[in-house]
Amino acid sequence: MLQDKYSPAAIEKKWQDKWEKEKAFKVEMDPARPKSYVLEMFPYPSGNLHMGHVRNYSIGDVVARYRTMRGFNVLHPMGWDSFGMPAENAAIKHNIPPKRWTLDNIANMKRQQKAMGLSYDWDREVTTCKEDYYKWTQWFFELFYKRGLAVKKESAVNWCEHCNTVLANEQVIDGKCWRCDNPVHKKNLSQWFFKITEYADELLKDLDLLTGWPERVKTMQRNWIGRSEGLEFSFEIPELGEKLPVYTTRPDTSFGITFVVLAPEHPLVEKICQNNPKAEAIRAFCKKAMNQSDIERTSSESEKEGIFTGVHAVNPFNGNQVEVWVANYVLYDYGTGAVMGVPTGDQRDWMFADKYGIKKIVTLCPIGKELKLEEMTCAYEEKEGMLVNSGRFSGMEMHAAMAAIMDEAEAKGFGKRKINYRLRDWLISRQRYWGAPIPIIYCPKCGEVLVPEEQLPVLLPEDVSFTAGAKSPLATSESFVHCTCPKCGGPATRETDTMDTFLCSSWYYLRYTDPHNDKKPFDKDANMYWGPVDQYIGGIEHAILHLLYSRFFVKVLRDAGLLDYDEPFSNLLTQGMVIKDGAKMSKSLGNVVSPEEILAKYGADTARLFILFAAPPERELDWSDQGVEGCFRFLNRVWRIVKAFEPLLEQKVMSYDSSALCGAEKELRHLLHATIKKVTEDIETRFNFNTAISAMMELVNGLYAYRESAKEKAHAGMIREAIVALIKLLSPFVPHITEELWQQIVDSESSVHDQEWPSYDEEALKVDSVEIVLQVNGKVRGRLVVPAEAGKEELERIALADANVKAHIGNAAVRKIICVPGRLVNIVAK
RNA sequence: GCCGCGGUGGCGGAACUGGCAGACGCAAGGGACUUAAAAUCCCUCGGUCAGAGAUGACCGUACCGGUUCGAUUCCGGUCCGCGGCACCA
Repeated sequence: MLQDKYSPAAIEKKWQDKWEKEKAFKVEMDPARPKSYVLEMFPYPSGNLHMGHVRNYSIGDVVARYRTMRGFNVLHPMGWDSFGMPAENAAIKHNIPPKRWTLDNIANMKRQQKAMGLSYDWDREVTTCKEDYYKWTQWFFELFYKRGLAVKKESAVNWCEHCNTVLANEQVIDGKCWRCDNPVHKKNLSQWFFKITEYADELLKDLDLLTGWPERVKTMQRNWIGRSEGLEFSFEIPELGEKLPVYTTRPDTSFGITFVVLAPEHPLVEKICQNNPKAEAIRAFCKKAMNQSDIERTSSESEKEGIFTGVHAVNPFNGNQVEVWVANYVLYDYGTGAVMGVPTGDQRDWMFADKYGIKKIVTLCPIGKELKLEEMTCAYEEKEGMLVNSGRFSGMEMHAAMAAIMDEAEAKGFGKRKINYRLRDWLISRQRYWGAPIPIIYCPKCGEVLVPEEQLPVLLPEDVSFTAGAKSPLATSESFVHCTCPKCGGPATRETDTMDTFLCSSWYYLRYTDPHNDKKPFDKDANMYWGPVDQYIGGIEHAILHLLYSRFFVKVLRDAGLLDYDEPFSNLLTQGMVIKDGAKMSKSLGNVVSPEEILAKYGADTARLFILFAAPPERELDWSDQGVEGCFRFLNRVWRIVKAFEPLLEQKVMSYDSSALCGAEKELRHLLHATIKKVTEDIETRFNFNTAISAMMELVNGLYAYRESAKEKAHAGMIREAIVALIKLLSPFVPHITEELWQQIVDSESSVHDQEWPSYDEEALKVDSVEIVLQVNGKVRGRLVVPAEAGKEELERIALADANVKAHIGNAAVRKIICVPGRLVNIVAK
């Protein structure tokens, strides 16, 4: 007997324990069956789930459970992105070892996830801070190193004073640290980089393969990679006997060059300063510019400042002498770190020339119009025009001229076509403790040496100080730092930096396919069966960071022969944020709703249902306490209608003659099959869970209406079909209540989650009569129920006979009748 | 500045291929049940106007215009909001 009242507290824990005990969601590779890999971005174990997690996992769980019911062998794993700063900060603040803090948090969050009733295969759990995982992270570092893709190099890097570490470019948002929001400074340091730029072109090109990714994310990656085509060519500086290369995307303006500018960091600046009367001033200028923060130096509002070096360079195209300047707006790490200045062709150069009284030459005019310098108030930046004052290129259309000028530079050997990218190499070393140590040893004799593979993992030491200041904590462990050189056996020291946590998360989805392998990071066959991820789900905040790094990783691993596909995530769903009262949930605004509380008050099914119902997954979700109540009410309604039909269901009428149904039954059957169709399509093709749920609500409303009309004469077979299908349709969304109803009412021997997804009967979708709309000149003038098979002539006749239609036609002549059977008749009268 | 996304009732949202704008839910109002309340069940619910009422007319999907028998949907332009990139030469 079904309880009178729906009580989530009485059923949810029971099923969760049973699923866990029976390992209900454990999967094995089975090449005979089609697979589907459904993945939600694994969380950082901060301590507690927030609503964003709840949304993420609810979406993933519906997809995973649905695909399982469709017969796929579904891989649906979970794990922990568990290295990172917060653990270390907790260690400093509360004197708790990072490991303990992290593992405690994982235990708590795992408990919360289990309370959500998620269908994870927990046997595949991965934890990036555990030795059996980071051993392979280090192994990948070595793979990259051996392939020349991991290098240590000196450069101006982003330094966060607050976090006491360097950051990758992707981790600097508006000149500030992504984690602590403090301003980032440039610092010259020798650091480890992954050469992601070697894959820039492929990372850009292959975005076109990702048809299952949102356009928005692809655009962001395209912008970030920032490809541009142009010419790199050199000026001679006779006074120094040096060449000065510059990069330009506008070689067509080369005859308008009146100056060249070096970045303050450019090595040529020091050469220029030797025996130069202005050396003092130039050095002072460079020092000042380099001390400016990124924000000051790159803001488009800030004043462009420069200093003339007194030295001249020769424009190779026309032999003109041009001034050599140093200015703060030139970036050293893009192109050649020096640019040509064309005041009439570039607004920045125009303003710079105005400010310092540098000469301007017009070399490009709009077609059919002559530009006069004295009439110009700004640079001519249009992408069309004709060349003037440009020697033998004068009179040429600009695009043709561009090609001709590049040809000449290449022919004469002073220039070369070049493609540049905005993307910079990925800085992966961190001066922090809680990360995977970089497996490198420095030997005074042999130099930089990789830790031999059989010695991995390089374990994190525990005798460290977290409060040593600028020194990386690993450097405070004597036992860690001192070692012997694997090559010569002499005394050596270890690298004391750890790896960026984004490196750990760049391959975790590969590890899930073979999580316990202690010989390899993963078995190729296992990975080729499960991979790539069929559906990835996560927040848009990873649009560039994690999603770009993972793509890079897979391409390198493919080139190394570890796998055979090009992209890690075939389909990507970026969920919207959970907000409340128009703002992101945050402690400072006091609008945080804790999942723990909601789960305790309403149960997991209600929480999941609300979060899936309130908005389509890609959009922002506005939290509403009343909305949650509404979903709870709906589940109660489901329970009560099943309870109401319990005596009928107990008759176990398993089949019936659908052709013998009368009006109300026929209608209900039609509603049922239309609902199956709609829910299936909404999940399958659009991820519109909100409308899928609406449809199921309508079905439940229909069941109530039917019960009202049929009273005790309700059709047992029909009702059984409807209730069984309803439970199945609801099961991916609300797994506990449906499991309870299934076992109590349908079959106590099986689980609803092992059932086949219901199919619909095309025959049941057909209707006898339809309501059509009568229009006159496109305006609705009436509605009429007509037989479904009514033909055009009949519809026209019916429409013309309608009183209100007649009134609106009046004396006008009927010009045309548009007839869409099953929908409308539109009478055009003038 | 460049690129992308969006703008629909009091609110969250629906309308799938150009064909009934506002499904479903929330809030609100009314009724039934009840000593009462909660819960539940039923009804109303974009605006204006006319009508006792059934009903009908007009307006309405940010704004202006176009294509079309017909536009929330397609095209052109404008405004606003959100997000990304931004001194990248």
